[in-house]
Amino acid sequence: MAQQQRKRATIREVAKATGLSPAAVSYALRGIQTSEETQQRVREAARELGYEAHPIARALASGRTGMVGLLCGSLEDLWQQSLAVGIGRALFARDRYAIILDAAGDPEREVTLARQLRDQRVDGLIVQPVDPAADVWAELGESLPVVSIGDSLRGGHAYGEVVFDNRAGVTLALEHLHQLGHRRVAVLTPTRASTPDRPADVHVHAEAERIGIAVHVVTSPQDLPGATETALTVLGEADRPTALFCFSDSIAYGAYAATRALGLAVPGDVSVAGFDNHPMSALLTPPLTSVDWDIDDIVHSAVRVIVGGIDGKPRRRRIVCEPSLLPRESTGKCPQ
Amino acid sequence: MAQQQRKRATIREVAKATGLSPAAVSYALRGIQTSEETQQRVREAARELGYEAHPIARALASGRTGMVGLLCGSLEDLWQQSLAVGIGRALFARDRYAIILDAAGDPEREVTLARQLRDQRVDGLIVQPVDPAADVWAELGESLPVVSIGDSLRGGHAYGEVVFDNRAGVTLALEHLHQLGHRRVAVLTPTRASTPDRPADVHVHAEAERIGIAVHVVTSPQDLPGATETALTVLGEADRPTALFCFSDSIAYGAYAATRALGLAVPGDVSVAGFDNHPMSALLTPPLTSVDWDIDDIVHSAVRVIVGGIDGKPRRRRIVCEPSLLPRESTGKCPQ
DNA sequence: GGATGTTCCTGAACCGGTTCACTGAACCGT
DNA sequence: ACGGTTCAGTGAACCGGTTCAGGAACATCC
Repeated sequence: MAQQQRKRATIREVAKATGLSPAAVSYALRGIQTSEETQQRVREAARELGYEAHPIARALASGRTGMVGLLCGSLEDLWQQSLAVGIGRALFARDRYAIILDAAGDPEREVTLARQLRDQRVDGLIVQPVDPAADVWAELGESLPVVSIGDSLRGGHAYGEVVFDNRAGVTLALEHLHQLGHRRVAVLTPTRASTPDRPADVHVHAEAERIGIAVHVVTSPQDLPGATETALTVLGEADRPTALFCFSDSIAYGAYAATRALGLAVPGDVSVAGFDNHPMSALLTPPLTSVDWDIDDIVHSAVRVIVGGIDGKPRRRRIVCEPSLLPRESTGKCPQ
Repeated sequence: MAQQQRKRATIREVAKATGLSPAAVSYALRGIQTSEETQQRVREAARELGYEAHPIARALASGRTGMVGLLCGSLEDLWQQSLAVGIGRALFARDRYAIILDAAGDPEREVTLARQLRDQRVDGLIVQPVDPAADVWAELGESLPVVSIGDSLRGGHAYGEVVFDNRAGVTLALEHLHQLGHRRVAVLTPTRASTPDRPADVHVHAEAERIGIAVHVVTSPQDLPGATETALTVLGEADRPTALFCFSDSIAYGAYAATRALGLAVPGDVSVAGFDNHPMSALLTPPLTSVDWDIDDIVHSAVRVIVGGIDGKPRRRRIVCEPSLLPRESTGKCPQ
C-alpha cells in the first residue's frame, strides 16, 4: 500500500520556527533547562505545526521504549486473562504500553519469549513464571527490572515480587474439604515446569498430610477442553476421589463439564473447589467454592512496582497477597 | 536501579570483525545484495559476538516497528478477550507484536487511543469499532492500514474488513425465538456510539417487524455487574418480555445472574439467547443458546489481512463471516 | 573588581540501524 | 575488443530525537 506516511513535523522544524536550537526545543518540551517563557513559545509553535514527539526516535536516543513486557504463564486461564487486561489498562494509564505474551504453560517457550522481550528492549518485564527456577531470570535481571507475579523467582533475581500466599490458599481449601469429611482429594494443578520442588506443590503434600487427607496431584491444561479431559480421567479412576481441588477456576470449569458428562452431581457425588474466584464462578450451577484474591490489588501492586523499577527506585519490593476462602455450593459433605 | 545495560554488539562491530562495511553487514543479515559466502561469514561473526539487531534502531531507520495496534471495543467482554488473546498469538507467530488497548465502550476514548497508537507508530491497526462512523478512521486510514472487525467502517476508510453478518445472526436468533412463540423480546446490545443508524440495530427493528416480534432495545455494559443491573431493570418492568436476546454472551451471563436474583426460571419464565458462543456458555445451567462464529477463522483472517496491508499488498480485503445458531437449553416455549 | 556561580542556550556527537547513489569487477553476446 | 548488464560491496546521509561539554550573559559575594 503506497502509504504516503503524512510527514509529521520534526523537532528541527520547531527549532527553526522558534529560532532556537533543536536541543533547546527538546529541553523546553520536557520543561527543563529553559526559561518559562521559552517553554511557552516552544509549546505554542509545536501545537501550530502539529508536532508530536516521535516515540521511536526518542526510544533510540534515550534508551527507554515505554513498553513493558507482560509474560503470562498460560493465557488460556480466564483469570490470567483478567489480570492481563487489568495490567494493560493500568500501564496505559501511566503512559506505558504492555506487550502481552503467552507462554502457554511451556517453560521453553517462556525462556524464548523472555529473551525476545529483552531484545525488543522493553523497559521492564512482568512475569507469571511457569518455571520460577529458570536461569533466564538471572540473565534478564541484570539488564531489566523484572517483577514476578504469583511465584518468587528462585535466586532473588527479581526486582520486585507480588506473590500469593499460595500455602495459605491451599490450607484454606484443604481444611475446608477436610471439615466436610473428605479424605481422598484430587488436586488439579496447571501444567508447569517439571521442577518437582515447587513450593506450592510441596506444600500441598505437607498440608494434606498434616490435615489428614490423601491427595493425588495431577497436572492439567488450563483451557476448557483440556481441563475437561483431565478431570474425566481423574473421575473415571477406580478409586474416585470425593473432592477435586483445582488450582485455577478455569480448571474447575473443566471439572464441571466432566461431572456433567459423567452424570455426577456436584456436590452430591463429588465436591469441587477452585482457586482465583473468577467472576463467572459465582454464576455456575452450583456456584463454585473458590479461593479469592484481590485482583485489583495485584494489578496495581505489580504495576506500581515495575514502574518504580523502571524509574530507578533502588528499593526492591516484595508484596504478599493473602487469600480468603469463598465457600459456595460446589463443596458439600462427603458422600456416605 | 543502576542498570548496567550490558552493552550489546552493534552492527559496526560486526563490520569490523568481518572487514566489511556496516551496510554490507546490514544487507547480509537480511540475506540480500550479498554473496552466499559473505552472508555465511557475517552470520557466524554475529553469532560469535552475540549480536542481535536493535529493533528500535531498525524501526527508526526503516519506518516500521513490527507492532500492530489492537483496539478492542470493550475488553470486559469475555469473547473479545478471547479474540485479543488469539490475535496477539497469531501476530507473534508472524514476528509481530500486538499492543492491546481497550476503548471500554467509549467512543471518545476510542478516538484518543486510535490517535495514540498512530503516534506510537504501529505498522497497522486492527479495530473492533465502537463507533464505525467516527472521523478518526479516515484520518488513520491515510497513514496506516486499518482492519476492522465486526462492523464496516463508514466511508470505506479501512484497508480490510472482517465483518460478521450480524443481520444473519439477528435473523437466526429472532426467528428461533419467534418459533418458540415469543412475541415480546428485549434486545440487550453493548453500549455503543449513539449513532442511531448502526446497521445491526436498524436490522433488529426491521427483522423484528418482518417476523412479527415486538422488540425493546436496551444498551448494556459488558461486564458482569453492569450487565446484571441492566437485565434486572429490563426484567423488572411491568410488561416483562418473555425472552432476552443478548448481543454478547457476556451480557447473557448478566441476564442469568439477574434471573437468579429475581427467582425467574430459564427458560420456564424467560428465555435467554446470546451472541458469540463463548466456551463458558455451554457450561452454564441451562446451557446458553447462542449465535456462533468461528473465532479461529476471524483471528486468522484479521491477521492475514493486516499483515498483507503492512507488506504493501494493494488489494483490499473484505471477509464476511456467517453465523450459525446453537440452540441449547436456555430458550424454550413462551410461557402460556 | 575579580572570582565564582547560575541560568539559558548552542553545536556537535550520538543512539544503531537502513538506504541510496555509486564503483569496480566479472560476465555477456557479438 | 567493446559496450552493456549484473553482482557485490562501499561511503555517507539519514531517521528524529537526547545528551554532554561549553559558552555568553547576568547576578552574587567578599
